[in-house]
Amino acid sequence: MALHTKEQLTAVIKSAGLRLTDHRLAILATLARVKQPVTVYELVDTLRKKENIDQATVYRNLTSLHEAGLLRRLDFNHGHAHYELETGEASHQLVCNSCETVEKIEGISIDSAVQKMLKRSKKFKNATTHSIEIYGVCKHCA
Amino acid sequence: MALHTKEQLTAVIKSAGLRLTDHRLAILATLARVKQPVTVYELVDTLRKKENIDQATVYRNLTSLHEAGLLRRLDFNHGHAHYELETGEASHQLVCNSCETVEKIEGISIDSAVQKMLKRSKKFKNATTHSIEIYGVCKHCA
DNA sequence: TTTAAATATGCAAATTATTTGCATATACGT
DNA sequence: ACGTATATGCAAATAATTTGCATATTTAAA
Ligand SMILES: [Mn+2]
Ligand SMILES: [Mn+2]
Ligand SMILES: [Zn+2]
Ligand SMILES: [Zn+2]
Repeated sequence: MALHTKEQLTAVIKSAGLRLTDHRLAILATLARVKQPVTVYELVDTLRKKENIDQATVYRNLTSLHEAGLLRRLDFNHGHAHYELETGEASHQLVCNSCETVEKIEGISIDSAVQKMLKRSKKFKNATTHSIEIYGVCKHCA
Repeated sequence: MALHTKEQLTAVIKSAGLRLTDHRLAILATLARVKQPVTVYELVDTLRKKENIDQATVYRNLTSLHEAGLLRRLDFNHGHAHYELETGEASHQLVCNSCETVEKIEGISIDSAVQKMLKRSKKFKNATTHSIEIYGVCKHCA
């Protein structure tokens, strides 16, 4: 699931039932390379250096990849979306209230507590993903 | 901290260092009455039935109340903001991927796990709030 | 391989959510 | 009551995202 090689990316796209296009490959490859959730603006900017691609295409592909379950979408209350690869694991991050930087926190599981929440509310059987955001002021802005 | 009476709302606004206006009172009162995080559109719609208020005024007041720490802002990846009273406690909700309904989950604390996350990342000293969203498909949409 | 239908793309224009400029009105300390 | 800072309405501007449409590409079938 490392999603490094072009073959892996290709396989993931196809097994998701999506058509294989250069743009889709490039979008996935970029997200696989980057460590933080990326904004659409950043993604378009990055992709445009390598290929001719329109923002509408990026938006449409992000939506289809997300609907196929390959991407996770996050907001952070920034007024714009951020995307990252969907790993199936929980996504945790620290969000600075001042500069809006986002820092991913790895290696901590809150799954048991989340499972408790899910059981408490019996109505949500098919819960898929969850995300936890902690809002505060980062070291740099403090 | 129930924020029911007009006196309580007034006190909260003034002690936040904000001027007392009818609009601010009405906005806070509405948010105190509603159980779920509310969209700006819903809020404007509700307020317009009682008083003459412009959306710009609502946006400006939501921002000032939020900056004063009285409101919490949530996104849920809906492309628009939602607001609720800031209780100081964590805010947990189930978000349906299909119909976008939001269900608040009360009475469960994940604070210990969140504190662990905060310690793990020493850089975030002044963390204020956190929110956990669980995305899935609600009973009605399943 | 062609071929045809389904899907993807670029480009421009449209929508939605949110913000801002500016003239006037209101809040509140003095 | 007065003066200044802040709030408001209204219209216009921005920012994020979506959509229409003509053309290009993908893919499965022939
Ligand atoms: Mn951002
Ligand atoms: Mn919503
Ligand atoms: Zn910061
Ligand atoms: Zn639903």
